Amino acid sequence: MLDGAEGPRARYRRQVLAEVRERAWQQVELAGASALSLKAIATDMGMTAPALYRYVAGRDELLTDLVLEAYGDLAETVEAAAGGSTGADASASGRGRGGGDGPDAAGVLRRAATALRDWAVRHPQRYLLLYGTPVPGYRAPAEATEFARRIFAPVLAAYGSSADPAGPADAGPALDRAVTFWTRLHGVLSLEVAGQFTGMAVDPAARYAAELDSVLPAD
Amino acid sequence: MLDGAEGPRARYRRQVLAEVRERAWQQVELAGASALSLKAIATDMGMTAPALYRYVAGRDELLTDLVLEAYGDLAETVEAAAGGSTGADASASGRGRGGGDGPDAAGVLRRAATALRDWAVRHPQRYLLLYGTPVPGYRAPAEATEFARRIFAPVLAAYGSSADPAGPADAGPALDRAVTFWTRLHGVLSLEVAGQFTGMAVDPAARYAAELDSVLPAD
DNA sequence: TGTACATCAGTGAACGCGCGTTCACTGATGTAC
DNA sequence: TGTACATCAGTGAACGCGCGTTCACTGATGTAC
Repeated sequence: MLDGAEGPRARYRRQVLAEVRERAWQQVELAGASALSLKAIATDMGMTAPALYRYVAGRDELLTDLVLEAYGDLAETVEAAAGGSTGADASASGRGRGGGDGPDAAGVLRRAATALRDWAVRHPQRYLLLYGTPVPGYRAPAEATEFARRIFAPVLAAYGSSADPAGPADAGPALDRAVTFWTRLHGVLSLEVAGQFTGMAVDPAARYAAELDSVLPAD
Repeated sequence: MLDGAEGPRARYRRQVLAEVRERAWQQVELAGASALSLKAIATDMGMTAPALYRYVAGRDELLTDLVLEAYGDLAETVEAAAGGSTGADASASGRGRGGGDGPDAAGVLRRAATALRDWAVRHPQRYLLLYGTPVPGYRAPAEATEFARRIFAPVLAAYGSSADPAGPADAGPALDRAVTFWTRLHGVLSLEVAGQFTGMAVDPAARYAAELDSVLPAD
């Protein structure tokens, strides 16, 4: 077989692996990370459990894959929203791509925040997988930190800092403002996603919008 | 045996039940609610698992007890902080007990917030049990809602409303401000407790204090 | 004060469940000559 | 074009784990006469 071409076996492998991941996501979306079960996935697919080991090294490795996939997906979503266009045309207000400090900082932050909430509401358990109660006994891989940084970067940049959030404590007020952006939005979003507003006369979307406004730089 | 007196058997029952709850809390504190195991508790106590059914109706009932106990504990803590004294003497700034709207509203909120964080940091998993990712497959009992309301009440009152948070949507800006109090503090606290600030140059206590300030009424 | 009885904490065996993971093996599929 | 071979997806049995929960039973403890 030649180099670039993909044989039928490889294509089949890809398809089955994709279905494994898809079913894994279904389980996580339905009942959280702790519900992830190789046996259940295999049964769903009409296979026996050992067969999955052709595609996956083990349960923890699969969970790690999901976590990294979720991080990557959210990172792309936020980056696209922050750097890209919100409507039909790019660079809606002067500076489009790059998202540095400047006249469009508020726009960048607004688009990032909107994208974040849309993503979280669409996949609540996926959001909780990244930012909710840690799964007991499971340690996220080191790469996760990189992704988390990547998601955070556009926000930090919009507040006028290119500093590394892991840097010294005097990283400046930009870090503080970026963290506040994060904690305020997460405060509303996590309680909404966890269903804590149920039975209260609270409109989560409105609360989220208000918190976003509170954290945008003055024009 | 006379009415009011407690026989030796009853005293023994009380002690064993207390130890069961204590070990149950140890498990939850160590690895979260999903780690709660009757068999493990029994083993820890040098008993067999079936013996526990003398004291507990089942695993879910025990978890419910823990949830209600946590709610009750937090409610008392917040109420005491809001209505009581912070230091040696009560009524530090004019109006003490009662915590209604007025000159001491900021003090009430400050004390409530401080008590909340102290409680959460001291028992992280207990906090996550109430406000973190819901335990899949477990439904909190109806009484939990009552407790949640009770915890929220002093904050709502401090913002000048005695309205029921479950009331109509036009419950007024007091509810909005009280919810903002809650979401902003929870945003910092939940990320701190979940370890999300690890590796970042962020001081959770300082962030919490800043968010608290942002939400206090102007003097 | 002593004896008969009732109460009830705790045991041990068992049931059925689901899990992750290993291993030797079967049999279909693709590949090379 | 046809045959021999290698690859490899998937099976079935098994291991060991932990869980919640039931049930008949033992034996110590407290109670009533």
